[in-house]
Amino acid sequence: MFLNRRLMSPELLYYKALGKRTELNFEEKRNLYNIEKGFEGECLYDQVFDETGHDSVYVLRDLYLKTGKSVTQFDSIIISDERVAVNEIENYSGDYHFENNSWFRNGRQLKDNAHNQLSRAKGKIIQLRDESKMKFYVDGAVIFMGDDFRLTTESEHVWSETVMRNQLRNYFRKFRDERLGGSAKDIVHLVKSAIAENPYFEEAADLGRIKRGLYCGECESFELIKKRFQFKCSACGTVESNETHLLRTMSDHKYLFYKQPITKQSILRLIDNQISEDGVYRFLKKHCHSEGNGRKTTYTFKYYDWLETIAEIRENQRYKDKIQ
DNA sequence: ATGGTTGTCCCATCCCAGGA
DNA sequence: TCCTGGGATGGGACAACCAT
Repeated sequence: MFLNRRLMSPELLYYKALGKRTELNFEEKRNLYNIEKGFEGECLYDQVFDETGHDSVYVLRDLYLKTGKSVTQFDSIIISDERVAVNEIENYSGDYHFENNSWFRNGRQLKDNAHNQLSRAKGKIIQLRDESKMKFYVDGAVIFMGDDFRLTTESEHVWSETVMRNQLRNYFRKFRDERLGGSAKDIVHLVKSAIAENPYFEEAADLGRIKRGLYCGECESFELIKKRFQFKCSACGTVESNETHLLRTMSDHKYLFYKQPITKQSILRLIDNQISEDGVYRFLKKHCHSEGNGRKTTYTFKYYDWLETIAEIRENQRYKDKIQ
């Protein structure tokens, strides 16, 4: 059973939002590509797990866990009564080789590798277990999702903790005999009690660099024709309500300026005053939690991102979106 | 045609920052 | 410390106009 959703990371949402408002530089494009590819690998992993079935285990995905003073990322944790399996999911392509304790990609030695991350992650779970005096076995595997990925090594140890794309179904099927009882629930509680926020994300966009204003949700054009309650895209004809535009703006703002609070003024700046102050104020009240009073009022977006919300809201919006 | 939501305008009040 | 200006808040009234 999947116990939580897999969401796009703040980094991915940041680069996506940034890319709509400015031309990404080389490094940003590379980051976006890598993060997006990693996310696709994780989604494919979920899909295969769904197809194979996961009724006999609890699965927690995409977590940061705090043990002692360090925070570690986990792609997937599979929990049953007597066992916790940590999965490190990679979507590499190309030729990887392991020899003499070193990893090589296309002949070049790598500074870091997934199997090290896996043993760190396993170590953290073992630490949690020992501190809580619970009893369960911890193992794990690096899952390589790429079709175009080849691994060569003579290390039995590496192979024992490696699952290739074409072995994944078999790997998942081995969990079918696991049991879910009280102790599995206890382990889930233990893991959940260690959940921490993503500590690595510190990016903030440069307001001078990004294009301000509203853009079409379909074709991303900034050429919009203002109607009374909606905007019509002059490029593709899509109509979106002010509310939809503002939801997208709040979501963009959240990730573009992750550590900075939302204010009415900062939203007005980001949308270049294309929607009235009153309107912005109303929708901020509706879709954000507000904190503070007077000039100090700040808002935090109620939802993870706007896509999460818009699916529900679109049905009941007074002024409907019409996607071309 | 109708109902309901939003834009716009107005007004009173609250809050904060900066100056006297 | 107090005063004052300006932004933020929030309520009301009315018009506009989209969706049904």
